Amino acid sequence: MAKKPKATIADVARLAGVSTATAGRVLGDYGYAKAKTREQVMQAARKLGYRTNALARSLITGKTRTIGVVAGDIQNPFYASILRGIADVAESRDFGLLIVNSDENLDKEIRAVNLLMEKQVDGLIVSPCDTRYAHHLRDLQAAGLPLVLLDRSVAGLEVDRVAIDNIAAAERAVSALVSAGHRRIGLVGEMLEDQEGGLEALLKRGLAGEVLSTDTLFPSWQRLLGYLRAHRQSGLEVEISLIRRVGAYSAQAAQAVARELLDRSDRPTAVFATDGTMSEGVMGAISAAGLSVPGDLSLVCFDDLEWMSFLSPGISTMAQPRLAMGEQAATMLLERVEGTDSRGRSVMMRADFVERGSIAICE
Amino acid sequence: MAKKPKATIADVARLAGVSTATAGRVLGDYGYAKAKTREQVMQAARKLGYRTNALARSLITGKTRTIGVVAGDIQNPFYASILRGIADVAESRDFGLLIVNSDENLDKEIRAVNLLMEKQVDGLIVSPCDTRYAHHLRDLQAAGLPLVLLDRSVAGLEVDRVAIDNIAAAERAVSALVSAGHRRIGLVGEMLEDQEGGLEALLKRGLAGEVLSTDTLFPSWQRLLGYLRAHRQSGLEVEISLIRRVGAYSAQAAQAVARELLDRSDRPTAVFATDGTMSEGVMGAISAAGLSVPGDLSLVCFDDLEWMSFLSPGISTMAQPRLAMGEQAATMLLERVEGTDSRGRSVMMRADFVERGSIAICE
DNA sequence: CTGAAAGCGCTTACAG
DNA sequence: CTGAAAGCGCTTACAG
Repeated sequence: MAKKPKATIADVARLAGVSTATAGRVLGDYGYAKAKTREQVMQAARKLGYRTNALARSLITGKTRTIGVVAGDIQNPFYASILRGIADVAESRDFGLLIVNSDENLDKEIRAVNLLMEKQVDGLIVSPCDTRYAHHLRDLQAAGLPLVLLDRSVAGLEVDRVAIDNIAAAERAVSALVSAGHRRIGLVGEMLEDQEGGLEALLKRGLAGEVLSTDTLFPSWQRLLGYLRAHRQSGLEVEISLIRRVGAYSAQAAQAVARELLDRSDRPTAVFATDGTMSEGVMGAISAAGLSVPGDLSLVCFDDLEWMSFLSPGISTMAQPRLAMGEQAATMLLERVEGTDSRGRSVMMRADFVERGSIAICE
Repeated sequence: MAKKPKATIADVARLAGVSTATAGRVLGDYGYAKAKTREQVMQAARKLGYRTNALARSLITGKTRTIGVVAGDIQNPFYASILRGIADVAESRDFGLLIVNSDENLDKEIRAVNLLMEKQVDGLIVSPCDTRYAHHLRDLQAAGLPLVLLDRSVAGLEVDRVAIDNIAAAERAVSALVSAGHRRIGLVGEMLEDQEGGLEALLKRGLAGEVLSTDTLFPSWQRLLGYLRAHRQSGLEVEISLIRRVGAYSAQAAQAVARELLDRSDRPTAVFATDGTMSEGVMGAISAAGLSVPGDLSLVCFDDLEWMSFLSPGISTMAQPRLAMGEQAATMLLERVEGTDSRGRSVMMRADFVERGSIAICE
């Protein structure tokens, strides 16, 4: 691996017998150049194996054509698909993609944003793990760096955002269960951070029909609200002990929690899982308990994962348009990068309920 | 979004009353500085909200502390986990990660490598989609850029590589079926590119026990070889019509192919799926056909996906250490980046067969 | 321990 | 259409 010194514009210029300015113009394809000059330069470049050094160019232009993404966990199908959508748009516009995991940890998120800023990305897409703390994100704004928030929002931060209407989506999903006659519906939710004073407080206020500032609630909390709304809508009473909070983004933890629900002598007739990871946990618990869906238990999930469609019967679920969410976020970001200046836009994507066979009629 | 001009080292130096050289030394933490000077500089930096411009630094040092990865499809759990492993190592060493999808398409792969080179990554990890064409990868070598190959190798390219022993792993997986008494075992495999003159030619030579240059075979072809070996090992005859080639990285395509296998009046008693995507397709076909595992059909998969463990019974599979493969690749790459100079190393990771409940005893 | 100067590889006015 | 010069924001010898 002999480190052959790379050819620079100066080398090409020398060989072509022109100035570096001229060589730069043809190699970078900006400014004019006589056809013949162009040919000479190109030939020299080819001979030397010249390759643009994007670093040097970026230092001058102030643009890197690279965007940064901080996602919770790129291994999670939710993020993986979103990232794919982002990557597709980035690639089509010839942008690079710098990706960092936050593991839903504020410290890591802050470090990630710093790293990306130092590397001078042209803009960031972040799925913030804290709806309150926003110093690092405000720094971005102050630096004039475009930012789009994904899936979640941050209190008092008016920037571009793409998400789905979690409350409505969850209400729709749970309603499917209610319509089928279910009265006792368990919920297994992530609900990591203590929001609005914790589960009890939120429940009390939610049950009272109070209008909550739901925008900065985490998705799983919003989905809980949707669950409550579905109950209220049909005059169904909420049985608080059926609402189970996992407190971690972990299928295993979810499985343990779901297991408790399933082991009860007064087991609910149906369960609603608030996201893909929770769904895996619940499904695991159902399997382990030897229960059958929907014979012994009806199930509705959130987010459409591969296995939900090839199980038989298939699992009914609220499908988020993950790929499209990523594409949308990237498109909005690149618009900003290109200079659009307007107030923060909030794009709500449509989530569709996919009916399969996991809901039994309950008398 | 007023684009506040960023503070530079010169600004900090001016405010601190020192030279830019000195300011640079304390901000970049290289070279000496009196405690007091250091304090002055730090204070000025804080006041100005100074942030290193990694671009400028990299231009001088020739190092970007960024590595590039070109993966087939970041949305595929196989790559997603590997990427997570890479990301973990990168993050722990304070490196950035530039990710591009190739979709197993040579053109896209070449473009991806070019993009990454222009952005001056310190090294690359690539999962090459062609085992023959290697110009773009040789360019890397010529430029002295560290490269590690993932999952696949390229003919005549002696560089670092991490993979598993696909032949042995597949042989082990299929043997589990043979040991249980299965004589007619279907295979559903990706086998995209025509290798070694196509399926028939390879089969003929493989069945004849000929030693093939298997190193540059694609994983699914190697796994086919393992399947053949398991048969030969136990004197079992291979029924060629049971070997089904999908020719695409698509669960849907795999499902169609598997369906044909399952619809036969002389249906095999077991099926071996050669990777995660094929496994999803086969599972889909099984579900759709209303067959039960292992009652109607035994199943062994390759790569351990979430659903394989929470189905009941669970699916027995050959588990690749995806996360560890990514960590290993990144670790090797960073060693090279740090300057280790040795011949290409090939690290074979261990894959473990996970027995669950998808194999029935077959009389 | 600190500073003046040069330079990394480009692009950008400014002349001509 | 082309070139000489300056400069992006840093780091690196080299003196002192």
